[in-house]
Amino acid sequence: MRRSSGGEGRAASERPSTFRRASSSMAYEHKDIEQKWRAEWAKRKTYRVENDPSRPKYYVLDMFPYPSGAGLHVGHPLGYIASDIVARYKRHCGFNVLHPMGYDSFGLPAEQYAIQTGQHPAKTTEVNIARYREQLDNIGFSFDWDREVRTSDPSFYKWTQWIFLQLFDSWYDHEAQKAKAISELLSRFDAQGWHPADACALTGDVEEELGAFTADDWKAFDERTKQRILQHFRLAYLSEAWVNWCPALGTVLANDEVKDGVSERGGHPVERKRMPQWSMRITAYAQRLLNGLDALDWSESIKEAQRNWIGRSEGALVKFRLKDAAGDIEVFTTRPDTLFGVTFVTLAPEHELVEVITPAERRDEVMAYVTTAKNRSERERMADVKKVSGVFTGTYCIHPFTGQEVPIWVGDYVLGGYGTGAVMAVPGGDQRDWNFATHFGLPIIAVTEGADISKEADERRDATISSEGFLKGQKVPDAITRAIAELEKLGAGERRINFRLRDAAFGRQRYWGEPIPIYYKDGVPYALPESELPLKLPEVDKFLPTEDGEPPLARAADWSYEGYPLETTTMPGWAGSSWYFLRYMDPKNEGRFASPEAINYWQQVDLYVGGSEHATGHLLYFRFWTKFLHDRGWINFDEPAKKLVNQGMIQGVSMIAYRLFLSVTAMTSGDDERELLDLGTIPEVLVSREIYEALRSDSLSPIVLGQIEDRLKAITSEAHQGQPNRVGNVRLSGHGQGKAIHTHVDISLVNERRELNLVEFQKQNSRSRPIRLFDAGPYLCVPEVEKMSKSKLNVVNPDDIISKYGADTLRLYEMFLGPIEQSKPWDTNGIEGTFRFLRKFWNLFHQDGETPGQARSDNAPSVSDEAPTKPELKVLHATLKKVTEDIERMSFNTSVSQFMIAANELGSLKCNKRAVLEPLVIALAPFAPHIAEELWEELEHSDSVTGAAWPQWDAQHLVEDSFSYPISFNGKTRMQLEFPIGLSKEEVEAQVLANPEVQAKLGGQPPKKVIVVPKRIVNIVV
RNA sequence: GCCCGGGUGGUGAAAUGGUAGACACGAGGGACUUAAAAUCCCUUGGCCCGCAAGGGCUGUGCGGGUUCAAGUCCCGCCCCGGGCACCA
Repeated sequence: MRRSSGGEGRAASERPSTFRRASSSMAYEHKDIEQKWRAEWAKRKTYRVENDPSRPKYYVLDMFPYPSGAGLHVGHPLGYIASDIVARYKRHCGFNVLHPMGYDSFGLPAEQYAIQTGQHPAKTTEVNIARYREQLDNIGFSFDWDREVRTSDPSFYKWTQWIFLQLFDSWYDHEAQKAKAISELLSRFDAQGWHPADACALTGDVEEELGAFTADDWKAFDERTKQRILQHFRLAYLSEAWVNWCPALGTVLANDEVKDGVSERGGHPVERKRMPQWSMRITAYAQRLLNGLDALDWSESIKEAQRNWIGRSEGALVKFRLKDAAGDIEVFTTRPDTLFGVTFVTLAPEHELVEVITPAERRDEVMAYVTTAKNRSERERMADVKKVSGVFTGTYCIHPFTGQEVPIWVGDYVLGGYGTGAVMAVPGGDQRDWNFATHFGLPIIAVTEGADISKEADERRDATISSEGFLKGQKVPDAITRAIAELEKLGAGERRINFRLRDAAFGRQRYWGEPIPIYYKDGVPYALPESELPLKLPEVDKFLPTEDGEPPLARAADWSYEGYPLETTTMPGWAGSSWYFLRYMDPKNEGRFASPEAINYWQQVDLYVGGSEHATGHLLYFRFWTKFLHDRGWINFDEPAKKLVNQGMIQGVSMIAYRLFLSVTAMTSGDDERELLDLGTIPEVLVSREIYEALRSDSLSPIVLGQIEDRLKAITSEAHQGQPNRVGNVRLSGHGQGKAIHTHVDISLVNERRELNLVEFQKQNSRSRPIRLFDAGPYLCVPEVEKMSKSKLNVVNPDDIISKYGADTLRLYEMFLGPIEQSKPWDTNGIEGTFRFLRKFWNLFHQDGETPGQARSDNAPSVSDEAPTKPELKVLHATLKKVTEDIERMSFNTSVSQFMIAANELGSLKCNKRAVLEPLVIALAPFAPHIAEELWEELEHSDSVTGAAWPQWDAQHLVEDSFSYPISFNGKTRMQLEFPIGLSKEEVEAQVLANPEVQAKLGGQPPKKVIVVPKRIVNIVV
C-alpha cells in the first residue's frame, strides 16, 4: 500500500495520469480512486457481516429488484444510495449492520423473452443479473454479497415451497386469532364435528356453503369428502376464482395485461372465467393486518392505502325472503337504519340467485344483460360511473320489517366480489341507488329529516330518521343499533363486520415461477413430502401452454410424483418477496429457511426502503406471511419492517420534436402536375410546437394554413434544386390531427440548449428522407417531464455519469436533488456542483498554501497537525451536528449542502488541520465512500474508514457570544442590532428602544408592545 | 367520485410559528492565464426611487381567518402528481 506522502514516488505505469496532472490541477482523479477502492473492498471483504449476538444489530433492507434486460437507470439507485448511507452511518455508530441485496428473479419479462427467442429464462436471467451486479458495484454500495439471494434459485425457492406447505397445513382459529396446524383441526372434528357458528368458520372466497357435521359424521366421511372439507379451512387452498381468460393465448392474464376487454399485447379477446386456482386466505388476517398498522413507522399514505384496501366496514347482514321460492337474498349494509327506505334490491350480475329466481318469461332479457355485464372487466365497470344499466328480474322478495313486496333488479353497479354481491337499495339515502332508481323510474322514499330527495340522496350520518316505522325520529347511530336488534329478534339479520379484502390468487399458468409442491391423488390435492423439496422447475420444449390449454409445466416429460400428477401452475411474483428478508439472515442454511439464532439476532427490518407502488401488493403479503410464520412459531415477531421509507420516482426529461409529412406534386416541363412518387426526395419538416399546435387545432384559418403551405413549398423547392422537375403543390399528407405528429427524440441527440443534432437524428432514424426545418435553425426540442422509460428515449444510465464524474459524485448528486420521498425529474444540469464540491474537499487536503481552494500541482498531501482555530472548530462541529441530525431524519439533501458549506468555509480559512479534516472524512464516508477511503489512507490509516467511530459534535464550539437581532416593526424586518447572548429580554428591549435609529423609526410615538424572543427576533408593534 | 402527496426565483430546492429564497445549477460581470482548463471574487425574486451610499413597495397557487409575527396553524377554493374500490 502506498504511503500518503509518496505522491512523487508513484510509478508512471501505476498512475498513468500523473504526467497529465503535472500540467493541470485536475487533482481529484475519481477514476483511479474508485477503481482502486472497489477492488480493495472486494479483496478485504470489507462489507462482510457476521451474525454476532454480542453487538447491537441494525437491519437495512432495500426492496430487491427484478433484473430486467434494460439494466439499471438513474432512478433505481436513489433508494439504494439512501439506505447505503444509513447502513454506513449505523456501522460508524457501532452497530452490526445487515445490508443485503438480491434479485426477485422470477417474472414475466424473462418468460416473454423466452417464448420469443426460445432461450431458457434461467439463462437470460443470469445475464441480466450479471449486468445489474456490475452496475451496482460501480456505485460503491456496502452490500454483503455473500448473502445475495435469488428467488429463482432452487436453494431459495425450496423454502418458498416449504412455507407454502406450512400454509397448506394450517387453518385459522378466529377464537385464538391465530393460525394453527391442520392436525389440531382434525382432532377437533373428531371430538365435536363442526357447525357454521364455530369460530373457525372462515371468511374468504369459499364458494359453497359448508354445512354442519357431527363428530360421527366426520368419522364416516370418505377421504375425498374430508379433503374437500379441509379446503374450506386451509390457508393455502384450491378453489374456483374469477380470472381473465384469454382463449387465443391459452392463458390467464393479469388485470394489467387486459385493456378494454382485449389483451394488451396482441389484442386478443379476454373473457372472465371461473377456474380452479390456488388461493391464499389473507382475509383471515384482515383485522390483524389493520390493527398492526398503528404501531408501524410507515408513511401515512401507505398505511392509509392499506387501510382502504382492507376496507373494514361495520353494519348488518339482512335477509330478504324470496316471494316465489325458498331461500333468502342476503345483503350487507352499513345503514340498517334506512331499512324503511328500501324500494328495491339489486343483485350483481354474477350473483348465483339471478339464474334461479328469474321467471321463464323474463329469462332471455335478464340473461342477455348478465352476459354482457359479466364480461366487462371490473376496471371497465369502474371507469364509467355515470352510465346506469340494469334489468328487472320480474320477481320479488319480502321486506323483513314491513312484509311488503320488494322488486329484485340486476345491476352492474353491484360487484359480485364485495359483501354478499347484493344490496338493499335505499335511493333516499344512497347516491348510486338514487341514480339507479331515477334512471328506471323506481320509487324514492325520504329516509332522513330535511332531505331534498328530488335532486340527490341524503347520505348524512348525523341526521334523524324520517321514514315511517319504528325508527322514525331516532338519530342514525341509535337507529342502527335498534334496527340490528330487531333483525336479530326476527332472525332476519345480524350485526356483521365486512372486509373488502379478498383472498389472494396464488396460481399462475406460467413457466417462470416456483412450482407448487402439490400432487393430485383421485383429484384431491396432497402436500409433497418435505424431503422432496425443492421441487425443481422441469425442462420443457416450449414455454407456452399446451394445445389443450394446460400451463407450460404440463409439457414436462414426467411431471408426477410416485405416479400421481403434480400441480402445473406456478406461484405468483409475490411469493419469494413475501419472506426474502428472513433468508438474508442465514442465506446458506440448508436445513431451515433461517436458523432460530439468526432470526433471534436480526429480528425485524429496522429500515425498509422502496417504491410506494408496492403499497397494497407486496407490502401487504409481506406482512401477511410474517404474521403467519409468527403464528406457527417459526419467528418471534409479527411485523416484518418497523420503519418504511418510500423513495420518490425519478422522472426523465424527454425531448420532443414535431414532424410534418408532406405530399408533393411535381410540375413536369409541360406544366402538368403529377404526384411525386420518389418519396426519398421529399423532405420531412420539423416545426415548432406553436405550428404543431396550430395545425392540430380545429380552428386553423385557411389563410394561416396557406402561409404554412407556401413556406413548405419553398423548403421543398430548395431541397429539389438541381432536379429536373419543379415542385408543384405541397400539401400535408395527414388529415385533421394527423397532419402533424410529435416524436420522442433520443435525449443523447439534444444538447444543453435543447438543440437537436440533425445529422445524428437523421442517422439514428435511418431515414432516407432529408430533414428540413420550418424555421431558421437550430431546431429546438421541447422538454417534457414524464416517467423515465426506454420507450420514451429518456433514460439516463448511471454508467455514463460514473465514467464522467465518478460514483461519489453520482451518489451525492442523487441525494442533493431533493427530499428522498419526493418525485423529481432527472436533470444533470446541477451535477457539476457536487463534482466541484468533491474537488474542493479533495483540495483541502492538498492545498498549495496560497490561493484558497487551489491544490498543489504535485497533488501531495498538505495536512498539518497544528491545533485548529476557533472558527475552524466551529465549522467542523456545526457540520457534524447538522449532518448527524440530518441522517437521523433521512434529510440527505440538506446534509450535502452542509458539507458544501463546510468545504467553502474551510477553503476560505485555508484550513489544513488534521483535527478538523479527519472527522469530516468519516462524516463524508457514508455519502462518498471512495474519496473518503482514499483521504483516510492519506491520513495514514491502514484500516478502512468504514470502521471508524462516528465523530461526535461538541456544543461548546458552537456557542456564540452575541446575536444579531433582526429588529422588525409590525413583523417587517427593518434593521439588525447586535447584543451579547447573555442579555435578558428586558435589557434587550431597553437597548433596542434606546437605539437612535429605532427612535427615528418610531418618530416619537411610544411603541404599543415590544416582543423579544431571545436569540431569534425583536418585534416592535406600533 | 374517494384517498394520499405536492404547489416557494430562470431551475433543483432550504426554512423548531420568528430575517423567505440557505446550498447548488444557470446567467451576467471581474481577477489569474498567451489561451483553455481549473480556481477565486462580485451581482442575480419582482417592481420602484436615487449619480451614489442607500431606501421603499411587493412577493411562498387563490380567497378569507387566527397571531405581535404565517411558506408554516385554521376555514373555503383552484391546479398538478400518485393511488383506488361505483365498497353497499
